[in-house]
Amino acid sequence: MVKARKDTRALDDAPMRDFEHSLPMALLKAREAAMTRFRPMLRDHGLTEQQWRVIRALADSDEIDASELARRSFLLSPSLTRILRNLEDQRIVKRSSDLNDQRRSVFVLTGKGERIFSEVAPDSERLYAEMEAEFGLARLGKLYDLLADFTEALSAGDR
Amino acid sequence: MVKARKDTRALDDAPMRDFEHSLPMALLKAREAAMTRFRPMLRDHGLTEQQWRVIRALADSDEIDASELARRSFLLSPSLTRILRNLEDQRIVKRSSDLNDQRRSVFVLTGKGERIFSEVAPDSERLYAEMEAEFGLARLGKLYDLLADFTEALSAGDR
DNA sequence: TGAATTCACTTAACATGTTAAGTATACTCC
DNA sequence: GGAGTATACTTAACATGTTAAGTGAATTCA
Repeated sequence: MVKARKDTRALDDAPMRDFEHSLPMALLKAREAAMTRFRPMLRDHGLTEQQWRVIRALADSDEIDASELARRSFLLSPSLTRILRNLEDQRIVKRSSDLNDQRRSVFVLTGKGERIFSEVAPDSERLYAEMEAEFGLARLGKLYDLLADFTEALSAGDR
Repeated sequence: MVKARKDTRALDDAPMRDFEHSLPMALLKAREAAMTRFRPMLRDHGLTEQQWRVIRALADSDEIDASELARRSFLLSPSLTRILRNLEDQRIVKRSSDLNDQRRSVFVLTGKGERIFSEVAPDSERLYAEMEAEFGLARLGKLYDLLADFTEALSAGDR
């Protein structure tokens, strides 16, 4: 009853796209390997990965609207809406509305938000530095360049 | 009222970790660039990305248990539980229990599941081929190798 | 052999991802 | 200056991600 399935490829034939070895999967696994280190640290500070992305973006700019925040933190607006509501409830960010355009909301870190940022940033830097040390700065640079090229190449048509 | 924030870095100083340019972010963006092409195709077939990962894993093996399925599709078990319940409801997979170990459930694709696989696989291959063509097989190979090395390097301690 | 532990899931709770639709404000152009 | 359109979110609905706790079946080992 064991049907011979579609494994028509030779074993070392097309390793790139062989079953569970697709590029999206490889990207996912690499990201997960990195985040496995970051998530526990962030959780110790009571933050999710995405909340931290938002806080980091806010820390780098005074007064930023939701659209720009979404772009910089690479979050979709529906997710960002929920995250900002949550961060507002926790008094980590403050919302006000743009007086020149009532459609826009602009956000800043509160004192509490800035305090959190300054507590988490060093831990984050430390983990990045460890990653660099373990993988090697040179290879990391190559990886970083290739990823940027790849993203650029695939996004070319979308504009 | 514009406070000068912590933008103490020179503009071209440390491009690797400058704000929104962290490696996890770069990995996320690269993956998103790829998935932006795959998701609409999968949606046309009524599947999510994760459902397709499960179906693909099942298509490559007869009788696989949930743990192995989770490993191959790179899903956490709580997610997999829900996805399998959904695919069962749609009669795309069939569950039976392992008679040698009552804790285990084993899964196979139904006829409908195999039909779906054979419909989606060519579209999937086509999109992969397009990606290869646009980015270049050589660079893609390098990227793939670097990702595997990176994942391996960062996972080394977890065993 | 039976109490303690491990294993293979499953449930629960909350956060985010993804798509589509809704709402209010701003803009455009006749 | 008002209909039509575009913009900036927000809501809704469903699927998945993430962690912790729960459940029942195997395993271990005193």
